Amino acid sequence: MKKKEEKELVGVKEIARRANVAIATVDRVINNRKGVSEKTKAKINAIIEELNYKPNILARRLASKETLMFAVLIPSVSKETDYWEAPLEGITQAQSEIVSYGIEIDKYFFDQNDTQSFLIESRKILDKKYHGILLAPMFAKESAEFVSECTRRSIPVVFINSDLPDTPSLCYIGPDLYHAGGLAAHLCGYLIEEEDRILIVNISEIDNHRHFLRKEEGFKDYFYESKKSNAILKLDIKETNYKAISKELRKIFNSERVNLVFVPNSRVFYVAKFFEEYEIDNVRLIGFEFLAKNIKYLKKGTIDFLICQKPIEQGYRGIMTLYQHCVLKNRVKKVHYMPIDIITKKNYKFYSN
Amino acid sequence: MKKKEEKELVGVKEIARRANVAIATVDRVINNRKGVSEKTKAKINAIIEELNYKPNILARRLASKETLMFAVLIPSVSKETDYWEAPLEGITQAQSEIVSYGIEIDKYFFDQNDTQSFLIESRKILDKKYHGILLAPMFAKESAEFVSECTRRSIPVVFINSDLPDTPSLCYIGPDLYHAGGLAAHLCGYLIEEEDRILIVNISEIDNHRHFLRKEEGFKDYFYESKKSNAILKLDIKETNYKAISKELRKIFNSERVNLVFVPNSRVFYVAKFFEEYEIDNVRLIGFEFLAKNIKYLKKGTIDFLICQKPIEQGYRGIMTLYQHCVLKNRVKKVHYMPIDIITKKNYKFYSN
DNA sequence: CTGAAAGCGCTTACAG
DNA sequence: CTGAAAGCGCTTACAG
Repeated sequence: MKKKEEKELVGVKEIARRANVAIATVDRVINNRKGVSEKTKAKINAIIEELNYKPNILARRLASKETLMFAVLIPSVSKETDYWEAPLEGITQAQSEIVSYGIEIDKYFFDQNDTQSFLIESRKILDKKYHGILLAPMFAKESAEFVSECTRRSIPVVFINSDLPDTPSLCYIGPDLYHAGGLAAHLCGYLIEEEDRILIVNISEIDNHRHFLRKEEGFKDYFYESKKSNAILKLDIKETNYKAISKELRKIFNSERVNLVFVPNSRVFYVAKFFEEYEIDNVRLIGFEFLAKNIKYLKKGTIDFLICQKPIEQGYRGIMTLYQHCVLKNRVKKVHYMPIDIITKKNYKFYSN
Repeated sequence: MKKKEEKELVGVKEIARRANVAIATVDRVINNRKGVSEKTKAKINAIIEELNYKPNILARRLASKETLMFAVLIPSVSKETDYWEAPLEGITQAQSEIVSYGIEIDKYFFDQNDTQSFLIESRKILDKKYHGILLAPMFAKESAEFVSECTRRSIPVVFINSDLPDTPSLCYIGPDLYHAGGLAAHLCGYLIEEEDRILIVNISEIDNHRHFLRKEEGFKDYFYESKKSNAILKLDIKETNYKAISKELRKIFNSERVNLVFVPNSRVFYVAKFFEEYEIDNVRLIGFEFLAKNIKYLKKGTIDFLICQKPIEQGYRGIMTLYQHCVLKNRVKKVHYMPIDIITKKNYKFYSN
């Protein structure tokens, strides 16, 4: 049970004593506040350097009267997919951990199928003064505009789930879509034979979503690079109700021989449902995301593999990165790719998003 | 930029005011220190309840002069396997995060093949006064004795990597070995055919290590439960140098047809090396742990799957759990199983231990 | 440009 | 059994 007194005490007090100035002046230098002559500033900085002084975050947050405000702007959870529940959970978790450090978080939600809703919410955010923003930049153009306005106001923005590489964000936290597709392709190697045929089923109301296209690219490139000759068909379904999906699937399954279906997003459960209804049990199935609807079919063996990229952690880390940057003033990594996890019927119980 | 003043202030001060006592008395009640009459205690507790008061951890650690001391007792990193580097990394990471909260960590290491070294180190720990201990209870009997002595002294002990279910620890953080074995078996289903034969290779100087036996059990039970009829052979190699291992493998590969090898620990790279040397490329290989030596063969395709259970996180969480318990006084989960991750040549780059 | 003093929400001697 | 006061390492007005 050591006592603190034994330690060498290096705080603002000691710095002030050595520099022969008041504590307030030291504080001004440490926090880059103006109103200090170059001369005293240099003197103090030298001492800070020499002492290898690190501010005590506890004391700082305790003494500071300022509450830091973060805004979160992500898609709302829809009936159709509850994917965004997971990042939200991570965000809420992070929130509870840092609330006592004087940080508050406001959450804003937009409709994934409605650009307008994004614009409305993003304007609300700009109307308030936030110290940091966590954003899912689904709509590329609108997000870029929003971010450049934030940048003008020096508000750091963290991207999760998908990236806009050319937009000046603080960082990106999320999947490497290309390699996720590549992994799916690699797993196919274990599921099918040389002559077998693959069907990519893209179920999405939004046309040619970057998200899915990039995965598809990684998927196809893997086959190309590993010189596999399996036929790869593609089916685009622009609706997200089971009836319509089932109809389209029926059509293609009646006319084509298919041995494996790859669904590059979370709607793989629709295909599983179709397989079950039509008693198709000799076709392998790979998809994305750890959702209850998907796990149900994974358990039964209808879905072979789910690929998942820690959606909860994306939300959690997103907030924590803002905290690192704004509060602790730490440098943060520009890109943080999530692991690409493989979920099967035998390990899903232990999976932590 | 809200100000704190806007918030309702509920601290020791307000409680003291309402209870009409001094702050010190409130402090005594909050921290269960003695020297308070039942009457005032009840009164203060009622107010705490009513206000739903949560102590401010920042202020507590800042004001407290006491440094909390944790001890870590894990195997040393040997040339033969660098597995324990990973948990150690997690421990060091956690350490750096909580050092400014007035917590110090001392690390002790024992030799996995030497019970005596464990006894020596554990005695050193008992000679000092620690507030919490992180332990890898490899040696069941000796660990149990050590833990019961700790329990007598009310020192909480957290287990990582392997559990002693009947020993009174604060909690266990690590793999569910049985299900890890089951997952390996499940993956086999994708790698081999009905007639194919499986060889379990156990490489370990220690006899019948609980660790490996439990995985083997999960592995075999899966085959039994899923009514697969593949032959399962077993080879025990009690040495950990390549020459001896290679000799044993050669012997069995000369006399038996084997289509898949399962190594229930991290020494799978020895088998991979053997395959490479003897140009065996039609035998599938599954093993454990994300080690450089293993990844090398995963990349080349010699190893098909590695199963990994977040060793870094085990160390990190172990320390953080002690922190949660000792500093934040939070309840901790009795058992925290790690996810069972599947690593392939296509996702290892993104894996985070 | 600089300083003295109060205060953040706790804990810790010390006094009674 | 209880209280008044100092202090943890910072920040924040306010005064000069």
